[in-house]
Amino acid sequence: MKHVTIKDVAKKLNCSVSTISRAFNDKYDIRKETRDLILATAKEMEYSPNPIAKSLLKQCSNQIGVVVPEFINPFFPEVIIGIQEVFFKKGYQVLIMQSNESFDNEMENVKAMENNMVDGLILSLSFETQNVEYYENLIKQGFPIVLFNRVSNKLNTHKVVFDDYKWAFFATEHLIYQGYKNIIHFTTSHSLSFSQNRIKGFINAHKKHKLKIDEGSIIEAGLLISDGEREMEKLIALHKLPDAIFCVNDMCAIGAMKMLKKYGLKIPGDVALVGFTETKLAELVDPALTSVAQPTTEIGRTAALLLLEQIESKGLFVPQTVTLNGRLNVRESSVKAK
Amino acid sequence: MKHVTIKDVAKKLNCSVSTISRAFNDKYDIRKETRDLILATAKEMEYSPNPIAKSLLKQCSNQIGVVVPEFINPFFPEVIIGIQEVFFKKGYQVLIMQSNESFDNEMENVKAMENNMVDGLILSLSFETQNVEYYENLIKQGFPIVLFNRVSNKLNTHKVVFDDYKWAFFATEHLIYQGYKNIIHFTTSHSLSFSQNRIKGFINAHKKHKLKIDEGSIIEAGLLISDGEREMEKLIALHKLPDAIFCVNDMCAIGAMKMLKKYGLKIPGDVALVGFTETKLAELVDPALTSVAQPTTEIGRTAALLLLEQIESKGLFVPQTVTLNGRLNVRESSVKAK
DNA sequence: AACGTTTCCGAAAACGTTTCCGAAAAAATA
DNA sequence: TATTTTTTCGGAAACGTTTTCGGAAACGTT
Repeated sequence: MKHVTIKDVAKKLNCSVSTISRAFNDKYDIRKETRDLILATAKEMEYSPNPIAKSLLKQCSNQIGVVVPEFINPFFPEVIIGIQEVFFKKGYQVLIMQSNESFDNEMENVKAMENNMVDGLILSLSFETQNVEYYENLIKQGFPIVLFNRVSNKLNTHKVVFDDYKWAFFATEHLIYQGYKNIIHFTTSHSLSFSQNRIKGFINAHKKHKLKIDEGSIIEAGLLISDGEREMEKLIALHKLPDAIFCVNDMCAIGAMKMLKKYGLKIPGDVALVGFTETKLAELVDPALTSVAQPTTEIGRTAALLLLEQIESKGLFVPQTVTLNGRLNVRESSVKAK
Repeated sequence: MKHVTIKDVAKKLNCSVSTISRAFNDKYDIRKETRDLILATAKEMEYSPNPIAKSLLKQCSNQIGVVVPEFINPFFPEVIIGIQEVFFKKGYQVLIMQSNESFDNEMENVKAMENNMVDGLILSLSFETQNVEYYENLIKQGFPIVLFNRVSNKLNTHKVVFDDYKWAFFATEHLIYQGYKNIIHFTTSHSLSFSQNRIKGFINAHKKHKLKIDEGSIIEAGLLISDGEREMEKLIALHKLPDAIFCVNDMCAIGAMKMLKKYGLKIPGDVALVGFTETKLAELVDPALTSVAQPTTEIGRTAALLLLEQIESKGLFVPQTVTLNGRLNVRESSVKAK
């Protein structure tokens, strides 16, 4: 339990603590032999410098904080793997917390991180977060923050995002190319920026191909399986079946799928489906779901690299928004039978 | 960026730092009015005590560390939610790291946590971990550690486990009750304690019902979808189809399911399937998969409470192994048609 | 008025580092 | 040899807290 400290090593070697410190920090003003001797005996004594003391003195911790809204879905864990990969190599530790989609929790987490003197923060905003004043202040004070996925355009800092517009456009166009005419979109709360962008992509793909959309074509469903089920069931009850549905995410699409199956409707024969933000589920459900894959781990790596750059540049940096590419994985659920 | 410290508050109020400290730590030897005044102005100045300095002095950090093998599968994230729930309330912070199923990473992580003066550790051993000497020492020195899920019986400390034997027995018995006679088991590496226990359950259920097992009945597949696919395809090629398969986990079962479908075989008509360690996937695949659910979040909560107890008891505790209950969720994949 | 108690607060040490400053010893230069 | 420069190291301050110790003031008791 008792840790061996720098003083113990100094006493053992009959020298001052500053010399030990010099040996460990590879300073120029120490003789090679002294350094080697110190390092050897320190190793033998199982001494390692106490990072807490170092943090206190240096006013930074070699830790970076990550706050995500949840990690039940595989998306955020995969991003975190990318983040850790980068920081692990650089000798940073990664502190992870989840806000559980609550603004209050998010603030608590961020403040805890701050108190812990993390050197920077990687953040994905919760569902509830509207008020970003606190982050604005942090950024203004020069605190390094990188946002990803759930960002706010009020915040002027590095961001890693996905081109939701473009890929929603492609996904919709894919359905159009397959020959579907009557396509609808299950979206989620309009307050989320990504849902606005996906809607825009959906609409513009229609415009490009001179297909018209009526007001019933965009339905606010939600992100959960139950949301997809509910809205699908409504449509079935109303006998207003579309040819195809572009869903805001895989969960929603899978909900729709379950309901279609329940009523004996064929996919894609009666209704074709496309998801978004692909998860493992996409290729496991039957029929396999066409979906847009995001480069999750890559997102993490990119965010980490941007944060590192920001930390090392000591305030002098130009906020940058990196948009990563995705991929439309076409599977059975959307391919029209000949 | 510049943090306001206890000294700033003291200067502002023309009193000593010790008085400020007393106010914040609710000491008895301070006048109520002084305390209130201090707390008020501190709040106004946005002062909050620096936890790093506190850690250095107190030789503990109010942080606890969690090291898990992975968090791609939803299992560990769900456990972590339970852990965080408990510690958040107690004012602890939870540091999470993942070993990526590597022994070396695991050691690195644990040492980083230790250096960071975490007050305790919740640990699930990696696949590779055989040598637990380091942990033995830590425990011997009185360092609080709770193991869960992937435990080692060489380590004498609190553990939270699942009764793999019992639930493997029940799962197998369920298949027997359904009338399947020729049942096989897809298992994984025998080095993992849980796989041994599940095998034992599988065998004993057969013994109880006086069904015999031949040596080909237990097949070392693995934990991944690809493992299930591979072994299933082998069986199909050899025309050695069983009535039913009890799989070591859902992923493996889903792999088998995919292969069966590919060859046009009916589930459960031709081959029935049962999984284990239920994930969301179980009810989403078609047909829905019968599986044994573990109380993931409950596991986390329990581990957290045990660790808290151990931390607070300052060394005086009796290592305890808590076995949590599960639940067999019967779904289409195993129910024999009449 | 003299004494003992209690209440409240300040000074200083401690936690384990790093770094600045200065000094001694060694080496280089005159 | 005398002086300057370089090399190598020790002392001490600093980071922001908590806590022990002691002391001053206020109060109560004879």
